[in-house]
Amino acid sequence: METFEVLAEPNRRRILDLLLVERPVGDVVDGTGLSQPAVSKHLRVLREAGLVDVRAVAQRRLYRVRAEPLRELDEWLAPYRRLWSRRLDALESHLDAMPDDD
Amino acid sequence: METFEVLAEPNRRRILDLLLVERPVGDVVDGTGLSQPAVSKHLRVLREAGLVDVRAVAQRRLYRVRAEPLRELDEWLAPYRRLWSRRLDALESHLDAMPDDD
DNA sequence: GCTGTACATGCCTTGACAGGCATATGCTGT
DNA sequence: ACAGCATATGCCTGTCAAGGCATGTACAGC
Repeated sequence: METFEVLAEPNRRRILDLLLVERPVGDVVDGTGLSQPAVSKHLRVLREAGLVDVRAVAQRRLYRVRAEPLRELDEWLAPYRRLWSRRLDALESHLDAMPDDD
Repeated sequence: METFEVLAEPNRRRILDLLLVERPVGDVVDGTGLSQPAVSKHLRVLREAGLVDVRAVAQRRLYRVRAEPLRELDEWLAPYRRLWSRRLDALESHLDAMPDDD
């Protein structure tokens, strides 16, 4: 399943959002209100698409977002960006969108 | 149908790409190899999602990409961008991705 | 070794979408 | 008014994905 297809599912986007910080499956279940099996299935899809990473700690599995495919999405957007911005405008808006820390 | 869902279809992405320059339906048919009805249906979906604009010229309909939803997609990406870039790296890669003309 | 907890997988049903084909609509020139 | 081109729509079918429920697997502590 390719990136766009995977991201088409709203619950998966919600999960991705939660996984900006590393979390065990249970937290995702609580955070989404989905059943545990449903979450596990979404996580499988996300993992197979390279959108998340897993790490086993005891009987828990800790998931976390992976940058790679999203970066590709960002690159896919490139040709279209000029539709709403000229060179310098783009620069500014991206700076605005950046967090201030670190 | 929401933006992500619309973009999940490869042929629709192909069509979007073609419509970076304004074109009549026939050109899209040629450019994709899809049947004319199939193209018309995709264009309908794209239009209803605000991803393209139509303009009637005689018996032709000229389609063209609209920025808005793609811009939202770009904003959706914001929280994830910090995964692969720090402030200045982001600046560079975006400059690289920019076309040189204009 | 057993029980409980955390997660994954299998099976099934339902719903939605993509495309094919036929047909409708709208405009053009004669 | 008519013929023809450009595009849209309707109907039908095959395919596939999402979630529910039941069950499997793995690790932990006693």
